Amino acid sequence: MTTISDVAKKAKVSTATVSRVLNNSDKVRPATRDRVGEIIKELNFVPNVNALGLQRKKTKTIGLIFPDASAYYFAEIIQGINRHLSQNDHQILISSAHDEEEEIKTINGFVKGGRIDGLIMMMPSASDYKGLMIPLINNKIPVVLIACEIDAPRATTLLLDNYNSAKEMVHHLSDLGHKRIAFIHGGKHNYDAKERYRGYVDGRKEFQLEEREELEVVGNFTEASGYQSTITLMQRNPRPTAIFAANDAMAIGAIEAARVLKLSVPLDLAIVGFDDISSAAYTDPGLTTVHVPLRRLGHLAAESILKNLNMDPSERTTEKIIIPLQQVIRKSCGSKQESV
Amino acid sequence: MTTISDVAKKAKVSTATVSRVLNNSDKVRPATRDRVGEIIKELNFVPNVNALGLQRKKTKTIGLIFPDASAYYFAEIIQGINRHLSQNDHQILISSAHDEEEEIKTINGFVKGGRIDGLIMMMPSASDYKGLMIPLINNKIPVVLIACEIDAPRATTLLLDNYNSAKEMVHHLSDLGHKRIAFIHGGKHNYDAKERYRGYVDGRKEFQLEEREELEVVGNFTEASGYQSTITLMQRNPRPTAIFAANDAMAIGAIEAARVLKLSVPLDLAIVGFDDISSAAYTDPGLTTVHVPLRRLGHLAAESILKNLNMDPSERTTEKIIIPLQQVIRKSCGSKQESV
DNA sequence: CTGAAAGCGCTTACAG
DNA sequence: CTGAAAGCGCTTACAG
Repeated sequence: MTTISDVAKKAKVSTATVSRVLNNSDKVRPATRDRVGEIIKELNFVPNVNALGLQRKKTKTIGLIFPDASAYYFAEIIQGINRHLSQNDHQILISSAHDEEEEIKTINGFVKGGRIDGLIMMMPSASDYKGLMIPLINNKIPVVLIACEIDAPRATTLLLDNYNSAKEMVHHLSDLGHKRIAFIHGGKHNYDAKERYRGYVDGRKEFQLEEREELEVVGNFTEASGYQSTITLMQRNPRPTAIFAANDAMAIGAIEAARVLKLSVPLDLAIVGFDDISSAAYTDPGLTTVHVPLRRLGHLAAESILKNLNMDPSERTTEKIIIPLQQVIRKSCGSKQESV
Repeated sequence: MTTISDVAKKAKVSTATVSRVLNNSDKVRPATRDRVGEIIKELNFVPNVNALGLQRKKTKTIGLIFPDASAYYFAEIIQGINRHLSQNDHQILISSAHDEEEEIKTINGFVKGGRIDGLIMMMPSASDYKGLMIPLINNKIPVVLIACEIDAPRATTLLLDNYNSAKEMVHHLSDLGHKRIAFIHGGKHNYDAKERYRGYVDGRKEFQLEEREELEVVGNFTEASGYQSTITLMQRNPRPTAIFAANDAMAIGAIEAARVLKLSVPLDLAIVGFDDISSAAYTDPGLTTVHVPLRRLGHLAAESILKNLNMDPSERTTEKIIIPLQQVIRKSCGSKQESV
């Protein structure tokens, strides 16, 4: 490994000077700057990041915590984050933990170990994050929370407008004449799922639809659970005329279940989802859903982190950004006009 | 930030002693070990990773390079890698670059900057990686290559048995009576796609099927391209009786195209894919495909890295591991018996 | 068993 | 404009 003193020796200057040209300091004579620059090139010298980190207390790396599940969902977000961050010369250190306790330990290690400059957290099933936020706040590194509601002072929280979009979906179904709309929940602990459910509940109230408990069933965001939930729902009495699945994967399972039950979608049963994953356009019938701009979400997270990185901790504000979502009308809801 | 000397001061010992208890050195008296341990706990002390890295020349982080595309595919692999690595106290630094040149620069920075201890690369469209491998070999960090064939001495290469599985799929279709099997290619530069194509070509030769060029069309691994490719194929004369798509997303697009063309799958047209993504079981009809164990792939990559990390560079061997794949028979091929 | 000291590879105030 | 020196937070041979 070539070090700064190798360069210094070869260029017959001090390491301080090499350091200065490395950092584009203006107080270095052009002639020596060029000479040293040559040697740096020649030796293919890259400064040691650990030494830099130790000195500057900045590592140019952002920690990224994400849950173990829903790989697809998070992958897209990560790509969005990564693209923006790497353009700005920052790296991503990822970690995916199973439970909260492990998560707290990881974060604590990252932050107190000086491994990261900022943190982006996606943990939709967060519960009590007081204990989690404390080390972060104390250490004053910027934090972005994606899809979880935690009281986090001076952090940026990025939220999808699940609630209004879900309500709007109920509205749409109601407009199509449905009175008995079932909901397949994504999981009691998932933030997005809970918000979508809340929108559903308020929507059916607002549009004066049936409100019985038999219209609700809990899945876990997988196709299999959507399938099973639909079988269950259709055995109940009275049957729903429409099913609103909290995500597309479950909606896909629901469509398959309808097929097995010999029900026509949307004639016998309307089915709608949420997320607009790439195959939603290729189900039969095409799935009516809500588009979630995952990469953009990632991009926004990266932007926020970068902005706060260059800010004095005392100047950082508590931001909550709610991203409006677009309904995508296809055939599975029975609507005449498609939006795509 | 609390440092080792804060601990030392409070425990009334030298930093050397604190360091020793931190590293479980045996030459420290139990009494002092316990006392220092208490203080460490009390102060919630975590050693600074940059200082550690500078000293030990180990960062306990593994670099992970992956392409910009196919988020789903890679996300699962990453989860597999991460699970195993994090259990062994290692982190993952990710980077996804757009072109090779950028990739080489990134890798060079990671390695020469002392940022990583090992590297896992997924770049299915790698071409010439001589220039890329050189800094790695010189720096003697272990390397795992996933799904790309590069001549990389002392590296571990993890490959899917695309070739044989594709051939087997052709065999299966041939057994079902198909003579004219079309292939939707995944992209000229993608390793997996090329291997699957090779298996297809050799398979149709081996089973004496039609070999005309009109049976081939190039997609790009998306549903949309599978859809479009199928429309194209079915306009040709003579039409294929079966379509083998190089991945499931394209097969899903193909099924949709068949539907639009009012063709029954599998009666008028058999369709098979590759990957066995989670929704493949929920297409109509269920998609016959080849299961790719993504998490296992990730796990194997992590294992290899970890093994080589603890090995003298001179002892490292060049390994090529080919993972056999399992065919998954569902309805879309027209077979009577399903395997799942 | 424990401490003083040197060193890992950088940066930066200080002096010149 | 440039260099000597101290320091970032650790580890580890060396001496005791």
